[in-house]
Amino acid sequence: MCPIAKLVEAHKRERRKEARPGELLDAALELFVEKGFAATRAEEVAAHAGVSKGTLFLYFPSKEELFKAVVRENISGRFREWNEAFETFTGDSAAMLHYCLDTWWARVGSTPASGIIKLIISEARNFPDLARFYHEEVEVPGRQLIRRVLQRGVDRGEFRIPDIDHAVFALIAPMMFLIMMKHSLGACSPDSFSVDPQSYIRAQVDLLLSGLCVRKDAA
Amino acid sequence: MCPIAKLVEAHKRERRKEARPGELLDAALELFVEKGFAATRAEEVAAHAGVSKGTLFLYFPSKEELFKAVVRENISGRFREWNEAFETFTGDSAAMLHYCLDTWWARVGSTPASGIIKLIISEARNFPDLARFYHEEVEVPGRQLIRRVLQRGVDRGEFRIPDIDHAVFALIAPMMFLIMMKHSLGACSPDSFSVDPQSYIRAQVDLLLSGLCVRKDAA
Amino acid sequence: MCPIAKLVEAHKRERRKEARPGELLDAALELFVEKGFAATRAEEVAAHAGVSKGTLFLYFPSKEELFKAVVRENISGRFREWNEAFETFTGDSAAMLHYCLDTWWARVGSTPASGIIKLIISEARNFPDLARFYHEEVEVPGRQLIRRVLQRGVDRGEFRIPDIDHAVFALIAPMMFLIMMKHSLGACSPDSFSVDPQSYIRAQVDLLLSGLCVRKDAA
Amino acid sequence: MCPIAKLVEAHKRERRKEARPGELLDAALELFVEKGFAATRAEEVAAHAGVSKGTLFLYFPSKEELFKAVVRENISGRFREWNEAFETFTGDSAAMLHYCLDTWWARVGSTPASGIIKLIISEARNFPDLARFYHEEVEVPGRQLIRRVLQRGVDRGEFRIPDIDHAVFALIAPMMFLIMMKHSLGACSPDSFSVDPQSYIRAQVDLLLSGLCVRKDAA
DNA sequence: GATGAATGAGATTTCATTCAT
DNA sequence: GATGAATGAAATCTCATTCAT
Repeated sequence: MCPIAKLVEAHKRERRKEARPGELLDAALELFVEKGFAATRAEEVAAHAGVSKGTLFLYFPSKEELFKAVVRENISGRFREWNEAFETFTGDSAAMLHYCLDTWWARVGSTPASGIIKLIISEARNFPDLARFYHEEVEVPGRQLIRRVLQRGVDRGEFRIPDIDHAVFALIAPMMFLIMMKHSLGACSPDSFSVDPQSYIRAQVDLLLSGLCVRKDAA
Repeated sequence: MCPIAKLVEAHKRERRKEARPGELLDAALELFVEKGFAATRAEEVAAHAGVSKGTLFLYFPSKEELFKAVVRENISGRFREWNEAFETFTGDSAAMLHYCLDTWWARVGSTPASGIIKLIISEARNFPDLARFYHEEVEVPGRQLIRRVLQRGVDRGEFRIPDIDHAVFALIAPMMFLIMMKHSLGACSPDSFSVDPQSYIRAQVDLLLSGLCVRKDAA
Repeated sequence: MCPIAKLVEAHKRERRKEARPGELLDAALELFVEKGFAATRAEEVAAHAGVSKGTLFLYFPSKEELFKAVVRENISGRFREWNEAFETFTGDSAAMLHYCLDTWWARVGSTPASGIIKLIISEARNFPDLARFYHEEVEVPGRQLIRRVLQRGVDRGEFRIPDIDHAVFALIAPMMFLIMMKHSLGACSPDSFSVDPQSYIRAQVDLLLSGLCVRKDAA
Repeated sequence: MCPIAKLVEAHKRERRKEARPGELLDAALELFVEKGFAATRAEEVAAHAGVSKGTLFLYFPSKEELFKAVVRENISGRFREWNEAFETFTGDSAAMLHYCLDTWWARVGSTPASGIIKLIISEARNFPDLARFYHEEVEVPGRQLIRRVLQRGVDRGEFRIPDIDHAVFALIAPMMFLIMMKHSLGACSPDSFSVDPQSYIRAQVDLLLSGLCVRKDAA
């Protein structure tokens, strides 16, 4: 083999080596979300990543550590970036809510990382430290961001909200429901949730903004 | 032991004997919800029910059958009764929504049976036939009931709803979220969800009824 | 089956249950001595005891705990009894030495428990806490007992010993050598050590008592 | 790099290269003695020798072959040389015994090669052919040498020995005991054997020469 | 020659399930 | 019917060995 070919080959191998943990984490996320931690066999994860059992344990010392790495890997601290977006947004607060949830869908909800939510829900009681980690890294900053948007609406005279905490939940709950449908029930009985996610998100926000009750001012 | 005492003992025993399967189902529900199906050991279930491992397999041919029985047992077809309530309800539709969800909380949400929802979410992909069963026995009639209430509101000129399907989800999602908090994340980090469930339900319905946006008619 | 037969059977089973740990410990001692801890498979131990793999782990939580139990079981604190024998012995000290080592052979050296010494020698560095345990429970009291016999001989004007510590080793070393031959080299090449143990012990003690050098007083 | 430096490097490298198998054997001896054959990982041996796992298998086709090489390497046929020393020794036989054992300590006992004895003891039953090899190459000629010294003493009227075979063991046993202490129990609990080896050897020989019993001729 | 990523046979350990009592 | 000792299939994890680089 000529020297250049050797270099290329070496490079390939190195690239594969560096890619391995990521490939394993992707495979593990998919299978853990699908079957749960306990019901997923380590060998299956390896096979999905195209390697042998032994290779998995070359990169992760145990199945449990693999699980923790999956969670850590897929919980990104993107909230700094989103908080910055909050500062610079200039439209009205209704548009801002739509923008927030659309962005969430584009960056999280529609990606495999969304599975992490179903995973955490399913395994929280078995991995309480991961649940706390998720709470601190995702729930707290996520709710804080929504709360700031709602508060902005109130401050600008656009929203009237008796209790902001409950309103935060009113926005989060439909997103969680969407994720559950995507990764759990909806994946089994397709007629259980046959809605386009983006229309769903838009509709949920609109409903919450306008309310169900007829408005005399709308007449 | 005197003959009467013996009779009493025998009677107790018989009552216990007949109660066995129920006790096993209760114990299984609790543990499956807490740890998931795969991570729950059959012996633990038996111990929780106060019987031996062998006894469990006397009543249920396998752990999987036990699981299915747990699901079937806790998915009650209460919808006939609730549909009858619908026919006789006389108040306005907002009150009716509140009534529906309050009743759901009293009869399902606040009972151990609520765990079945978290359980189904977690295990749906491993037990697709159970997911379908749940879909048919719970989701479909449940959504249908909510839809009838909403339609009644529209028909009576109380509600204005662009798309009733989405509105149904807007009512269900907060209830699902409540259950998830109760049985998963909230059970780990208590500050994750420290709201009184009944206030939460009331607030969610009110929010959805009135919407977030200020109403000129409120003046 | 008639009730009495039932009782007998039940009794048998119970006896077997109580006998299990002992049978497993015996099998484990034999195999650990023969092949070492690491090279002995847990399943082999179980098979030697006439049970299945699973049964072993019913009685010992891990292979390592089995090993520790083997050592503890076979290190008997018989030294109290032997110290009492020391108090009541009336013969001369040469006879007393013979008596001590003969007794040791009858009670330990010739029994399977002697294997524990080879086992400890082989595994000490992998199980330092067991080595310490052996040191405290066997070496220290064993040497102390020998030392008392030698000191008695000196006090009674029978022995002349420049350094008692070294003399203690001079008695212990041939016994250790005997054990090593029995359980290791001698078990492989039979012509490596084809001596009758009891003659060997007697000869070693006599040699040490009389010394090799010619004695003018013997003339 | 200048051409001379290159040459030096190349030379060093070559020396290293040729030294590899020896370094591996040294590392292997140390680790096998410390932890036993089965509990020593091939990678550890390689790491101790400063090479990679792959390199070990470049020089030795398997871990087992490495083990055999370790044993063969450390069982030197020094007995021809020692037998020659026997022919030329002119002092009395007591001095000759001291000389023999001192020499053994200097050439074997105090060197890493002494570990081979503990290793053979521990692994004999797993590698019977090695045990036989050790028996033929070390035990037989070693005992033969000791026997010749003792016989010389008897022939010269210096020693009176009822059974020379037993007397041979009486000299070997304390040396084996010393080695066991050095490599096993003494390495764990240091207070188990806190004697200077050379004093120990001298004392053991002296004890055996003079015996424990008081001698009237000493007056 | 040297490396170390990858492999997979084999070991330990768990646990659903059986069945003699 | 009830028990729990026993089983062995299946899972996790280790590590000697290979081989592409």
